[in-house]
Amino acid sequence: MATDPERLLRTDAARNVERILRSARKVFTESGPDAQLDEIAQHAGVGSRTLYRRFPNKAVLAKAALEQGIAEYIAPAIEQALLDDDPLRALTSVIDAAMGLAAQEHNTLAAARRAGAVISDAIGPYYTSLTLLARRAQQAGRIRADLVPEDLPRIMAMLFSLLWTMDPASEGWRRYLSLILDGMSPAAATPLPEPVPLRPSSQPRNWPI
Amino acid sequence: MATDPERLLRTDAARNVERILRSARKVFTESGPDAQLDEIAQHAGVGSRTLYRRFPNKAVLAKAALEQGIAEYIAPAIEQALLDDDPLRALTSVIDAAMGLAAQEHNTLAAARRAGAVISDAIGPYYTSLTLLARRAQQAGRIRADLVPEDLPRIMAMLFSLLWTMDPASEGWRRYLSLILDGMSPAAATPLPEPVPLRPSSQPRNWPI
DNA sequence: ATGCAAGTGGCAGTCAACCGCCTCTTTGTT
DNA sequence: AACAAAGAGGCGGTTGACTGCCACTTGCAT
Repeated sequence: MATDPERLLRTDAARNVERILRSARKVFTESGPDAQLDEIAQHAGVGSRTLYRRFPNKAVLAKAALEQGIAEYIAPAIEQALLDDDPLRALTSVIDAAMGLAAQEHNTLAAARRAGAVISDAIGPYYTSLTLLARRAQQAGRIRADLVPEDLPRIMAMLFSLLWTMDPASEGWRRYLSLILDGMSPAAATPLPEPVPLRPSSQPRNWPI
Repeated sequence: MATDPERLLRTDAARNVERILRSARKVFTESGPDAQLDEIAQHAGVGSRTLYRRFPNKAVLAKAALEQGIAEYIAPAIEQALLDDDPLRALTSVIDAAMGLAAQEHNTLAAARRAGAVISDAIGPYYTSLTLLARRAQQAGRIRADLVPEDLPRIMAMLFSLLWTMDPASEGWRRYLSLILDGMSPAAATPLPEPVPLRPSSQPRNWPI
C-alpha cells in the first residue's frame, strides 16, 4: 500500500496496516483533522515508527484511510447500481453514497486535503464501473452525450469542496448536485468546451517536482 | 488585518503588511505552496517575528495574500461588469476574472487550502456587488429564479476545486463553468432543494472549537 | 523445529511553524 | 525638539511531522 515494490506484506504487517487505517479514521473523526499521527499509532497499538514505515506522510495516510472507507461504502453501492434498471438513478445513487461517506468522514477528508492530497483520484479503482454507469445513462438519453469519463472525478471534486461551505451533515450539497444534474441533462443546450487531461498522479507532490 | 481591535496601523507597519502580502504572493508562486514563512519575511525585508505578529498563521497569511490579489483583479472587473448591459455576460465576466486570478495564483491558493483556510469567503467584500449582478441577471430572465446569493460563493468554491484536477493554466475549468451555467439556466427544470446556511466564519478553525 | 528475511519500535535528531521576552527604533503628537 | 506609544526583530524555546540507526521479535519456508 506504500512500499515501492508492490510486494505482499507479511500477515502481521497487513493486519497492522488495516488497524492503522481504521484507527486513522476513528481518531480523525473524533479529534479532528489536526490529530497527531502518534495518537493514531497509539490507538492502533503500534509504534509510531511502524506507522511512518507504511505511510510516508499524513497525506498518504489520510488518503489511504479514505480509500478504506470507499472500499466499504462505495463498492457495494456500485454493485447495487449496476443492477438498477434506471440508469440515471443508478448513477446518482453512487454519487449519493460517495457524498454520504464524504460527509461522515469529513474530518479524514479534511486531513487529506490539508496535507495536500487530491481526493478526486481516490475513486481510482471504481473509475471503470463509474464510467460504465455513466455510459449507460448516456445511451438511455438521460444525460447529455458530450460528457466524458474524466468529467466524473471532477464533478465529485466539486461536490466534495462544497462540504467546507456548510455543515457537512446538512445534505445541503444536494442543492448543487441538483444544479449540476440539470447541467448534465440532455436538454442543456450549450455545447461544452473541450475536456483537458486529468492531472496524472496528483499525490504528495512536493516542490518543484 | 489581523489585530483584534480593528485599529489603524502606523504607516510603517501598514507598509510592512503590504510588503509581506506582496512577498507572500511572489514567493508562493515561485517556490510553491510549501514555501517557508521565513523566506517570505526575508523577501519582504522584515524579521520573521514581525510577520507572525501581523499574521498569526500560514492560513491567515495566505488568505490575506489572496485577498490582496482579489482587490487588484476582481474589484475592477466588478466595476466594469456593473456597466455591462448584458447581465449574464456581466456575471460571467466576474467569474472569469476570479478564475483567472485563481489560476495565476494557484500556489497561493494551494498554500491557503493546505493551511486549512476556506477560500470561498475571501469574496467577502464583493458579496454585495456580486449579489446585485446575479439579481440583475435573474430579473432579465437569464438565470433561474430559485438561485439565492449564498449559491455564488459555493459555485466559486466548486470551480476553484477544479484547479487541482488539471493544469491550472489550461482553462479546462471553462468546461465545467459551462456545465454549471447550463444548470443555472431558466430552462433547467428540476426544482432545487432548499439552500442551507453558509458556514459562519470558516477561518483557521482549530479543534474542537 | 529452526533459520532467516521481514517486520517492529525505542531513541535521538532534524526541520519548520509559531510564541514569549526584552531591548532598541520609529512615528505622530504636543 | 521631546516624549509616549507603537512597532521591530533578535534569541531561545516548544511542538509536531518525519528520519536513520539498530537491537529485538515473529512469520513462514524448509
